[in-house]
Amino acid sequence: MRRKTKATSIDIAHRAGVSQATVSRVLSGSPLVNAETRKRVEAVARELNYKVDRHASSLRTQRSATLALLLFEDPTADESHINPFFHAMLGSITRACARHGQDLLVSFQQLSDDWHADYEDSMKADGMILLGYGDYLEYRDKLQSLVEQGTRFVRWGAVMPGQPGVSIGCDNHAGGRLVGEHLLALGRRRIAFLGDASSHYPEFFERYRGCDAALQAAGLAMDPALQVDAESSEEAGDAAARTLLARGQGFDAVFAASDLIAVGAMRALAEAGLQVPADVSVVGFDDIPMARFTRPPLTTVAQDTTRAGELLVETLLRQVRGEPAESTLLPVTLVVRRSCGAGQ
Amino acid sequence: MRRKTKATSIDIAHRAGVSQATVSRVLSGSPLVNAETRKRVEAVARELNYKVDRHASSLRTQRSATLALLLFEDPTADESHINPFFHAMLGSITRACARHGQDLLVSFQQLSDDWHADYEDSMKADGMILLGYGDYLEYRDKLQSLVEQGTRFVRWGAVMPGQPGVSIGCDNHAGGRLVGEHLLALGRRRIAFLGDASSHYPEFFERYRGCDAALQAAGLAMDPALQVDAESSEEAGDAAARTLLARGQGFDAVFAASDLIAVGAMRALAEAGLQVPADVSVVGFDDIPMARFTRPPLTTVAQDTTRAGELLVETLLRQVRGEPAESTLLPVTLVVRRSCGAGQ
DNA sequence: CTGAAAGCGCTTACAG
DNA sequence: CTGAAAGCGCTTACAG
Repeated sequence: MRRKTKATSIDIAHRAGVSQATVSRVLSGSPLVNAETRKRVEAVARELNYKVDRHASSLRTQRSATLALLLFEDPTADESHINPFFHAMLGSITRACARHGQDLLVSFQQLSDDWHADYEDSMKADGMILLGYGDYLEYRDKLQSLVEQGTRFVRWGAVMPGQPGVSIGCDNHAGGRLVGEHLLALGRRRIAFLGDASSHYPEFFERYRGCDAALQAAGLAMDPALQVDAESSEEAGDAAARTLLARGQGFDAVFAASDLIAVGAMRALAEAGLQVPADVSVVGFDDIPMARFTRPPLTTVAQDTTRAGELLVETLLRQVRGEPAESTLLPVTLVVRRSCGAGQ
Repeated sequence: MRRKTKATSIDIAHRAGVSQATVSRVLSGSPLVNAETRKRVEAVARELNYKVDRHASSLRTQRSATLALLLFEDPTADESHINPFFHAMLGSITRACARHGQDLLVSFQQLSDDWHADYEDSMKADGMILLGYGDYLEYRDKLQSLVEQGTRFVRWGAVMPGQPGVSIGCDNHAGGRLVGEHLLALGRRRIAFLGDASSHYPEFFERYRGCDAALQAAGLAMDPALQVDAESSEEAGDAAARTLLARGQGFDAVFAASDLIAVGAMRALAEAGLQVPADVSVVGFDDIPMARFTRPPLTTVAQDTTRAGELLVETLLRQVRGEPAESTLLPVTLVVRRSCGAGQ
């Protein structure tokens, strides 16, 4: 990145009085170098601000020490509006990459785009991390063809048997159960669910089923009349809550499939003259930063994004090294704030 | 990224019955190729799913077709909490890079880290985009040394004469002025400012001064007793509003230096029993997605992030090509919602 | 318009 | 422990 001519390993070799091969050994941390020699070379390298040329190195080793992050979104979604939860993931993935000496190429894609076409054969990255919302049944085939092509990837999402490739996800079912149990303990019985609840969106669906499992354990069940589809956005949450209200079915709690949906729903509820939590408990999912600043503060389910990022990177690197890698489910925790009627 | 052996330009050459050089010419879009030959080569390349090896290409051309985005943060800031505004920028930068055929390497850094050490000489990127909040007087020296080393970079931030390097930023002064004029028109006179207002944080300072300019034009002025320092976060906004209230100085409007600060301040004001906008007008800056979903919805100043991302990338690429590049100021617009007392 | 050839800056068997 | 040499897959003057 400088205009001045860059130092090469040959320059270092001359100055240090060794061969270029030795310089390379020193800088790649090879043990086959005399300690004294190493010191001398390192000193010269530092002095000339020498850095190994990544392209030359990668060309030779056929490894790029780079991972690609593909953030994909539903084509119908607003372009500029990415779930804050994914931003937390982006941060933790970036840091995990840094810890593992990997660079991170970031790209936004539409679900409809041809993911594999680009990174696959140009050696830009050794593997890719897939992160996004969208119709699972739609991109499932894409995952399948990635597997068939031998592409290394990890995906953040629902972890289910028989999926193509390796997935890391949080325990959505357990999260839903925690929410259901908590609302039951607060005396709520008619729990509405705002978010898609079908195999097209398995993460939301698992949250729904977890909540349902809690109700069933108490001899109750989720009422399909209280479920309204919504993608993860404030707008969708607002619209879904209006739809719910318009149905005229009684409910005493809203379980929003994501915090964004919860924020939108809370606005719609307030405009309808309903008090949260006095009239309706509201619970979200994700624990985005804003959840502490809604009024009232939002009870929600927190996912460990730091661990998630680390695990995504580790699992992908395992594949890159040819080691076996498996899907993992991460635990979640219920964060109780005031919107449910209990707590602080 | 595939396990199967990758096709090279030589494979394509054999199959297409031309030399490897011709294949290279076709794939780099050279005009020196017969149309028929081009067609044949392209067909074979498509069939074998051939992609130019980026490392080989970059090694040869000494260009990486990759830009680096450094998101830096104040070391004191919460690691996981990045300003939503920067996420919008990240999205637009990513898309602009895609349009210009550039890959984007993303990295998070602390203000204290040694930025230049990493990307500078390893040829990972042709230039870098700097995006972050932090004490300007602290990182100014770093910018200066980047310039001296001939590193190509653009920075998002305040645009002022005599700055090291090239900056793209929005017209913070004009934004502040719009806010001041609007609040005056609504009959507000005592405008508090929540956010740092010193040359350490020139973007906030310009917003402050713009508002002050509007007041001065009306024979008034900002009252330093109504200014409270705050970095860009909800927590800081909450704390700053409490400090302001504790001072016991009367005020009828709050101009928050960012939407995040505004969100925190609105919570503190509500807890103090103040009505927005009846008792106090609140205006933010950035127009983050959440601004439409605060209660009441937040009046704020919108920056054109799409144009900003495009301009950052374009300006950086101009430098990479050795063309002159200059700092640019982008216009802003006032988005009137209900928190100021006017509008919708 | 096309081909043969040099060379980008490394890594890594191979030989000592 | 060290060096000489081959070669990773391209691009681009050079010659025709």
